Amino acid sequence: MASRPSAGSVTIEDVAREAGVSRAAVSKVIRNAYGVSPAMKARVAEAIEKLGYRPSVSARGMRGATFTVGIEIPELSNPFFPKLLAGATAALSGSPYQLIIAPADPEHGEGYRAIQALVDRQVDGVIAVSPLVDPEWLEALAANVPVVMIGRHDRSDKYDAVVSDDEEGARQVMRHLLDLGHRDIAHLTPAAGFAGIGSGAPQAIRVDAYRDAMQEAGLGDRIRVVRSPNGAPESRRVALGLLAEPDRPTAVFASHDEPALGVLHAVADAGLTAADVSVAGYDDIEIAAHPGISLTTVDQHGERMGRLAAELLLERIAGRAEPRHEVVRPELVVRASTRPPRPRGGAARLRAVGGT
Amino acid sequence: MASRPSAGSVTIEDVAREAGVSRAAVSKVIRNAYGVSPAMKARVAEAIEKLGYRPSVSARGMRGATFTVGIEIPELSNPFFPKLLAGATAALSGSPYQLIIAPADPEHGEGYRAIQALVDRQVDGVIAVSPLVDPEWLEALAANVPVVMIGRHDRSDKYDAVVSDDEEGARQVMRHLLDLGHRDIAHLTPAAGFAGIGSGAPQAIRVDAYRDAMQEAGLGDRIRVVRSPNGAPESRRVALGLLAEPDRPTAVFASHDEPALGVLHAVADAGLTAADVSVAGYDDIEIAAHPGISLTTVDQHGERMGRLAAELLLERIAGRAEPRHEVVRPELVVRASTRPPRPRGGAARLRAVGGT
DNA sequence: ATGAAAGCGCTAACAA
DNA sequence: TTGTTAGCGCTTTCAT
Repeated sequence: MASRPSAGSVTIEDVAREAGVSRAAVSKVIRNAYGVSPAMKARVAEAIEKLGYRPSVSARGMRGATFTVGIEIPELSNPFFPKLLAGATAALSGSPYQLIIAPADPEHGEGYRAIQALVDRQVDGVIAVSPLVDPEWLEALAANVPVVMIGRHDRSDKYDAVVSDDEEGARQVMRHLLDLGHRDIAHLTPAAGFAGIGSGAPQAIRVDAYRDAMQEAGLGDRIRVVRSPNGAPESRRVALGLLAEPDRPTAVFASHDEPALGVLHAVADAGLTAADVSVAGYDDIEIAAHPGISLTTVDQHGERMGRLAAELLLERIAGRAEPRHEVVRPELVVRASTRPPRPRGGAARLRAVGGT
Repeated sequence: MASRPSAGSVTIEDVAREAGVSRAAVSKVIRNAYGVSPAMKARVAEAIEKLGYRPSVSARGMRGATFTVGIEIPELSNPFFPKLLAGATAALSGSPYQLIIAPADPEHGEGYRAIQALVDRQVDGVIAVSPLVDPEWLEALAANVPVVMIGRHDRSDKYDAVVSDDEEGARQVMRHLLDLGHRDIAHLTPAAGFAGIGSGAPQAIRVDAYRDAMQEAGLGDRIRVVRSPNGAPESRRVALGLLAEPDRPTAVFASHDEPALGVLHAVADAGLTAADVSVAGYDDIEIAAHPGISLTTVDQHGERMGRLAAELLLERIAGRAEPRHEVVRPELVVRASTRPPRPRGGAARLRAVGGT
């Protein structure tokens, strides 16, 4: 690949001298700006190649663009977010823009720091996945740099948004469970203090859809919203408690796949199977399709969302002024983790029947 | 959190004016450099707060440090890498350094571009996970910026390394399988052209350890190294072919957990179970412990490796000159995916007995 | 302990 | 089409 790494040693000045032209000329060539003769272009290109010149992004940032777009991500350990990144990376692949990722430090909630860090580094645009940062803060931010938010249901005419129809997705899950015949359906969602919880956040929308669906099915008195810290182990523990209750639910709808895995684990811990308790998740992470897991879930099309976000950002950087708000339609994926509830009868819990 | 986002509008000049001091004074305060009276420090701090000043990283980068460390990662979709990131993030959490991640664009193999992008952005140090980039290129790089490589077995006195003892890890797996009584053990490893393959890379070391272990066990004639493109689906396909062979192996040792999941999938596809074919992986990603998967694997202590890498980098940035090469000891984790082979006998394959 | 001034590498007017 | 020049916001000697 590149003959050898450059670390700022050779400057535009050196290239200019080597090629016998002015610095401005070199500058124009590297940005392929208007008004350079093919001849000069060639000579400069040759000098650049020969010297292994790389423009300093810092210096560029002081005047113009850095050709960098930043994306802030809450947690990489949840496989849904890498999907977003894959999409964004793909969309940027042809462009002159380099993607850098700033992980939101879990110690310092909700991404403010990470987003600010990106802006401090003069990125030309920001993609962020922070459902709870203050809208006013975001608008102030977006006044200075193009911003695309992923997963926010609020509308702004300052920043763009790419969002999944979470109401629709959650309703698809509920319809599926109700159609199977379930009546005791619990919903597992993040505890307060976790990203995703808070009005307007995807998880909150899903909770509402769950409640509404239960209500509309005449099951208002069976609504059961269980809160758990994020992470599969935590959800497993909480689910274990839920399953130990005398009137345990016949189905659990988890707000996303990670906790759903925890619930599946708890089901196994309790010596139960999918025939006893159905489990549904949300996101369709890769492992959900594995026969050992086989989790019914909702495909959010994370990769498409990431790609779309990057595309919108490039448009903004290119000058678009009108805000855009793109809604991606989610899709239910039915697998073996959801089954009809056991037929009526008392001691059904005593015998667990295995099988995929 | 931060009252409102700043986007370069207020400069060090503004702060100096507000506080009635020189720019140099402000500069000293924000770096808490030597020679500032508490009085001035307080006044400046107040002005910074009032104006919401944020130093421009670009401008800083032109003279001194950017307080940014960059990490290059080959693929975020493999859950092992987020472990590394979690460790690095934790180690940096208290420091003034911000972590930015540059994903290696799969289109442009082996991370050269991503690493260069980081250097172009004047990061104060680089952590990279590219087993195959040319050592000379790296040494040239390391001459200009502190570098810590993860997973490289070669030694350099220019850059540091954090590496797992892959030979030992692979040997632990082989010892386990041999102890169980397996003799027909195949090894699944990345096809040429994939990161990880190439001399000195972790995967290559594991292949060698596999061969040696077979040889030493007197099973040299049963050595079977199968190559597959990366990714669970690809490995599943390849494994399906392997399992269809008349003399299919009784155990498959996959070079890491992702392909191991693919093999498990193939085992299920073929209507077989862990009693028919044992499967072992490498990395101990979180899902491996799930009862639906229950994969025997090797814990590389990825989080510790990430933390260590960040610590070494900070030391380098602080001035250490002597190279360091840290080896982390891996640990076998035995789960239900590995069992003793079926007792001798012909039509053993006809009946599949289920289990945990 | 504090400030003045030079300059890092680049881009963007403006002149030629 | 090409070159000249003036900064961008900061850090860093070097005086004071």
